Amino acid sequence: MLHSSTIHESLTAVFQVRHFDGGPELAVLLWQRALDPQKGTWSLPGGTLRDEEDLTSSARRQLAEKVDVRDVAHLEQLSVFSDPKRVPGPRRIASTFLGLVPLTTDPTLPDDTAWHPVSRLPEMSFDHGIVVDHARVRLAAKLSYTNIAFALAPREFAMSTLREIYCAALGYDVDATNLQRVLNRRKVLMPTGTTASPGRAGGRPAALYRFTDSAIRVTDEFAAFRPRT
Amino acid sequence: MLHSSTIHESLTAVFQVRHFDGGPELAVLLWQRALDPQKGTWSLPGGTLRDEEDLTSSARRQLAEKVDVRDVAHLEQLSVFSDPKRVPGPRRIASTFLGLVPLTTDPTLPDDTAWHPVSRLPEMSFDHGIVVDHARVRLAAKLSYTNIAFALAPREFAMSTLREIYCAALGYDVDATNLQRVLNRRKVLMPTGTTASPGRAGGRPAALYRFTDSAIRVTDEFAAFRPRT
DNA sequence: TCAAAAGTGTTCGAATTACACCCATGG
DNA sequence: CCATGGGTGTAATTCGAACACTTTTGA
Repeated sequence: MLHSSTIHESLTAVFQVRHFDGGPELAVLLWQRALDPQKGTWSLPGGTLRDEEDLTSSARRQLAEKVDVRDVAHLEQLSVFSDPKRVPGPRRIASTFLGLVPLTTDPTLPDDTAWHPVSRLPEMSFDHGIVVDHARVRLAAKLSYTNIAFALAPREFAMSTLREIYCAALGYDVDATNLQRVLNRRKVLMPTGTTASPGRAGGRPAALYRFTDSAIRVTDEFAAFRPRT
Repeated sequence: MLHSSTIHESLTAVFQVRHFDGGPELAVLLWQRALDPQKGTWSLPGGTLRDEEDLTSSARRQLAEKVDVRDVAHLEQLSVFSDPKRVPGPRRIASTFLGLVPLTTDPTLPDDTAWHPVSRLPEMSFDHGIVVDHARVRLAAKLSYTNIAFALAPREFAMSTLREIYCAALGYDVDATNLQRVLNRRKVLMPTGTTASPGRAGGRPAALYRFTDSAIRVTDEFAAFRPRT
């Protein structure tokens, strides 16, 4: 059967923990549509798949070309949106992605592009709001049983910084003591031996840590029904 | 940019717990290619996406039309395979799925189609072996923190039967006592009040149970870093 | 010496495993 | 009454939450 033109696009929810009024928050990168359809609404970065590239390469390329974001420490597939009527005009099948950018990088963005805290999203284009929700749920889940936080953290960091990252990404408070204990038992952190100098208010200097891996790894596979040891 | 013809297809790893020599095992539905390329290798059921349907409908339709499997109790997306060279000829982007069929159904299959235990897969076509691996990992993970077993179990069943299903799907032994306790605490099972008659060797009649939900539900969300209550 | 921030230790409760023991039925 | 399978009770262990206490710095 011959098909009418179907476009395959990637859409990426790029997350970064950023400082807003009221402390650090999880933010997502969006650009505002200058033209109809849905002029003025905010969209996820992405674009059309080329003949010679796969979807992951395509998503990376879109981020580098269009919004100049090159420092994506982790990128993974979410689900495919394939409803024939999800956007007006010719059919567009969207493969969606979750992308993570470390705390310290601050790319220069085009004029129409900005970081938005996920707790206060603007009016979103088409089904892009659903994609952001999926990405948040996926990130929160993986923070609990993988080392995925490596992609949100700087290369070296104090435990208090890592705690801020977890709190912002999860949307609720996490105890620094237990965070350290859990990550230590799972061997996802390494002490660097160095310390940070305390702030102007004084206080004990914080030891600096680093993630042992720079790729995602499952650290707590089974909640129940483990294989017998 | 105009694209050369790109076909979008669905591929589904359909799993069922079936009886083989040596007891129940997790099995996957495969068909054998009668023509080149890769004549003789075994493939997952699937096919081309139509203009008016989304991918999930397409996957369901392929299973009903081509292998006459209608009783798919659960179907969910796995990842997309989009390498331009994943198959010879025109580009085919494959959206892959995990499908589950209850223990009791036994569909009549075409001649080229058969159930294979996942522990002893035949030579697989293209990247279809990878899809089966993804599906196994996903199923094992979700057995631990969701009620997904409802889609592998008959409507009513004894705990010993459910235990066999878990053991087969996970690939290792599970304690029946703890299985019952965990599923009870999570309120995924309901007693039916009826009992099964014992086998020829005697023994106490088994109470029959039923899953409370007939759709997937997360029953144990966070392993670590729960929100404060 | 005090406040602030970092790090350590301890207790409590919940979840999971492992295993012993009791119950119901057929022969 | 005994073998066979179904079901219940319980100790041991592990894990995470909560919180008090100690350590190290700047003012």
